[in-house]
Amino acid sequence: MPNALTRRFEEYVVLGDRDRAVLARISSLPARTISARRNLIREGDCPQAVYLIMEGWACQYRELDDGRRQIVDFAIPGDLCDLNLFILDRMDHSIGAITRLKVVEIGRETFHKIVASSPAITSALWWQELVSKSIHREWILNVGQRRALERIAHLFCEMFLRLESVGLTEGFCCEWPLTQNDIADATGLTAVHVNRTLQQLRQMELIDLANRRLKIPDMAGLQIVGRFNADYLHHHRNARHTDRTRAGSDFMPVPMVATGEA
Amino acid sequence: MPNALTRRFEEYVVLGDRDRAVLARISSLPARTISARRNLIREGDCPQAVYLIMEGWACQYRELDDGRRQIVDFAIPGDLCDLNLFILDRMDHSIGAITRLKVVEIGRETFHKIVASSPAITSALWWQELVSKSIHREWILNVGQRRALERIAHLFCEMFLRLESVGLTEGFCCEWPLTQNDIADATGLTAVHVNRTLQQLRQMELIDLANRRLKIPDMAGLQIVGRFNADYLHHHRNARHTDRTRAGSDFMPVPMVATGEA
DNA sequence: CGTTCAGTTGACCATGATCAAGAGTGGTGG
DNA sequence: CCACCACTCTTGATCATGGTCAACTGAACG
Repeated sequence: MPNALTRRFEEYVVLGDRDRAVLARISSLPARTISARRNLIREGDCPQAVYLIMEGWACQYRELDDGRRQIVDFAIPGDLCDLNLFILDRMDHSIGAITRLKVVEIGRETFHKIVASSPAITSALWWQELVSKSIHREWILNVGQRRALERIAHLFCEMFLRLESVGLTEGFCCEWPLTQNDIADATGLTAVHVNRTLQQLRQMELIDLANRRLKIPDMAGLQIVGRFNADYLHHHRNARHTDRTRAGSDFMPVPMVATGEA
Repeated sequence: MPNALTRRFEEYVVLGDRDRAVLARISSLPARTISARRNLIREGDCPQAVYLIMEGWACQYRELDDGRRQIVDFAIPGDLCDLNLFILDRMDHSIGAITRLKVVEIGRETFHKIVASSPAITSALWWQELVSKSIHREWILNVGQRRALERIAHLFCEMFLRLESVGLTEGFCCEWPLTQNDIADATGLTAVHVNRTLQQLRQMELIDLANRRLKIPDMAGLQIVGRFNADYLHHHRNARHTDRTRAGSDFMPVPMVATGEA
């Protein structure tokens, strides 16, 4: 089985043998272990390396001074934690370990060398960057417009598909290391309400969640409830054949004036 | 006065004369006019060009099939609308004109030429990409954790500073083309509640909003109410001298186990 | 001059928050 | 090995923020 990083990148670009060799080399660098619930890096730090997740789940989060905390994304094996070091001076968010983590740290020079040596990998990096941005947008939509049941169902759908794309599912089962508190922080709800909503999802027989394992007995149903549409994940290597082009700009949906003009 | 694009990029990188010439050339390309409340491009379309906003406000938004709509970011002069064309096949969000817009369309070839010819500009593009991602994270935090009054105050602070950085403010005044409906869609509230919250902000003498113009009589107060901290905007050319480095990873704030391990 | 849209107001309602308490579970140290 | 502690999950009661529905005003524009 190819490593997660390679799998992930092949979702986006066509790799040559040399590219694959480079990725394999990176993946076999000595990994650092971080124990569960510790921080990898905190907002305000000056990052010295890009982190590549090899094993475990991490979360990116932001917080307000009064303690309110919002998880803005999760990172799973094959994910590269922000390229901030590459450009920005300071971390604008924190990264914490949900489970025990194995990460490879890629320093600035190594990073530059890789980018210089492989256009395919550079392209995949851009791609990953844009996809994770698209995921951010979906989260804004999730937290801004969906109600509790939808939000949580949506989160299950997203994480399941992301895990699947790096080979971390069996059938409709996967690890689920998030506590109800983590889910609350990711969805902008309280833990109490997450608890009640999970019970509802269980009773609807859309999920089967216990002992840090998730099973989805009815993926189609869960996607409907979560109003989930996977397009934003851009897992396109599996769906590339659907290449219909739509007509150009028409009107905005809600408030509009019909005073057309080119 | 330099054009908005140059101003914006100089916030991020040091430009040479040649870079500035390139940016000036781009900015003087024939602009396309789009009337207010029309779409520039819609989710699902295959983008043919990157849009550079020259004049006016645009919004990026996503929507659910039942009509709920979430604005995920605004674009003002100097902003470059997603580099999706560069990498991704399909738009995962729509872009609509709030006001009448002037945009320059930059085609794939032109784009590649620029990137190949100027490392500084390429770097600025990466930078812009990462900053707008950081803004997305802030919006997730905004919608997920802040309450109505805070959310709206925060939006005013953010947009004011962004406008300031491209020279579109005078003192503490600026154009404010957003309707209460737009604010509602951006903050995940209803227009009715936005209305009442605006009245509250007015009564607190934190804003003075009428006739599509915003005046902020008490910026410090507004920032406190909105729990606003500008770091995430990475407008660092003006604040670069605060280069303290903080100690490495410590514990995660909320749920944590003290079973440290390197 | 009428239509349309932004803004405003009031009455009522519901989703989800808050507060509090208790049960189950796993890891750690005595 | 067991006792304790901390955390996660669960449940109930009550509350509040913000949503919904509806009607009306005023301004802009054709």
